[in-house]
Amino acid sequence: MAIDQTFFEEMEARIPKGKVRTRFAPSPTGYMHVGNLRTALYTWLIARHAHGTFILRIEDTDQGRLVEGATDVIYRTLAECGLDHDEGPDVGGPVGPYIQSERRELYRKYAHLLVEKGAAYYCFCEKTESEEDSGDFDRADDPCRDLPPEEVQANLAAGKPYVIRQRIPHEGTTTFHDVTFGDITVENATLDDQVLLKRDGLPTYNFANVVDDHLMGITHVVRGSEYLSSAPKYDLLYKAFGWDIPTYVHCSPVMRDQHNKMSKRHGDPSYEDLIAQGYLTSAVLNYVALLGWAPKGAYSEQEIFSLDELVEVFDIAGISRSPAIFDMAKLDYFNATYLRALPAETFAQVAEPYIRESVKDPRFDTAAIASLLQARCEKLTDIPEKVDFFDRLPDYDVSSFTNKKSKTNAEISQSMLEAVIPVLEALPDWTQESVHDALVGTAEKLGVKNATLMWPVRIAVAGKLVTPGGAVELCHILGREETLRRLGLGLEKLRA
RNA sequence: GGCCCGUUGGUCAAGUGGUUAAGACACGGCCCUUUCACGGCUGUAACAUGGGUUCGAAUCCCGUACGGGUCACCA
Repeated sequence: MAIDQTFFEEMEARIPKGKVRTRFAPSPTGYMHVGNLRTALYTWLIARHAHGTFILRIEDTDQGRLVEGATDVIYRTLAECGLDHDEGPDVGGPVGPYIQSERRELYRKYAHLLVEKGAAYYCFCEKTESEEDSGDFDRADDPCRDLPPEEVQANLAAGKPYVIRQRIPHEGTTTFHDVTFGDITVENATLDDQVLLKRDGLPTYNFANVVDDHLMGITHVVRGSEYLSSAPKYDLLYKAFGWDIPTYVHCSPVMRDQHNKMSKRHGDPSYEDLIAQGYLTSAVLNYVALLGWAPKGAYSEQEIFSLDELVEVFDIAGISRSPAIFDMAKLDYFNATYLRALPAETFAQVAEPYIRESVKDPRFDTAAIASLLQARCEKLTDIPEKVDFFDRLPDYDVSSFTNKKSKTNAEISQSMLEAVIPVLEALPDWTQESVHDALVGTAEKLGVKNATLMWPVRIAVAGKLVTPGGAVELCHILGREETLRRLGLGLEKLRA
């Protein structure tokens, strides 16, 4: 095959130089797991911190794993998280196309260039002949590695299907550098002649990445540590082409526990799942940022970071070498913190649908209910259960009226309710303040501590031992009519 | 099994030869209080292990154990 030198020169000419360029390169599986999101975040942060360029590339070279609508999940997630890309399939850019299946011809040319250079070779083996789950760890040389040129030509002329393999030297060592792991040296003999171009003409990940990262001018390659052991092979590829090697940034995995990576198979939540479970995007991002990365020096005691602050502070030196376990309890904490930090009106807005899930009665004001909830929930999905008593008074037991700390029992509660009902009936207006003053005033008049009066009122009005907000707030939201109805029911229960 | 990587409290982690070994979550206690929360204060709890090097080691070197990754025409 004749080498089209002009083509390669033109490709080189397109490559932007001088600025930091990073890329997030997911394969469209339809599932954005937490580790993926973290990689996207770190990659984006590196670019933004350096005022560089962030690129989205879709790696769909596996024909067998194409999932309908999967790229939409990627676009949506990145957009929701505020991880905007400067170049990508949807927005274009100088080094497109940004979808690997559309770059097919290009990989083919580069693969053949490599054969020409002697760094790769045609392999005509049937799949099973040279490898494929033999259970044997020591693999012999591929029989096609040293095929005589005439035989190669004959096979090609006969139209025999082939793959192209990388020719790895048998001798010597390869040393590559990684930002988080430092210098790593391996013996070339431990490296296999990996396939670069598959039988279907599409490249493997290992090849497409090297070609694309170079042709797209990527300066920092961020990826999971599972690629660490392939990195020397990438270096050999870069060297064979005569290309500069980008900065590698390998990240250890996010684990579900000591032994397992987070995975769909284990039912671990994807980004979308977490949102559906009532977590805020900002909280998820903040938590995920800290899973495997920590700020150094002056910021080492800070945990709450906005995305903008992360851009400012993010430093690849803070990326951890050891795997991190995803801790839901800590995510809950971040979420609670973010919920509390929301302006009251904003919280009311996001909480409203969750409140209305169980509070259908239009008499009850969701904004008022929301104000009780804001400091009391860790995730939005906690809400419906907490406010279910507004619509329907639960069937509670008289024993609920007894509380040691508030100094109440059935008998005392009865007299409390008897005293407070007429006061509330006579109240000229029904504001939180007036209700408060009425209740506190009654307690004072009776010579009991506030809790002794508040406890039975709250129990009668809510029918639950634990409620968001106290007696005053609940009475106010329920309104005079409903409050008195419930107090009456409570009294009946106590008299019975 | 070979090769590579990792190991500071239950979890996330700061620390880069000399510290009383930070901080956060979780957990316990106390205060506040109208239940529960929130908030405030406070407590328990860690350098995997054995050898070196050094006046001195969580920090450097070697071994061991344990854990992870990889050895696909998947990424």
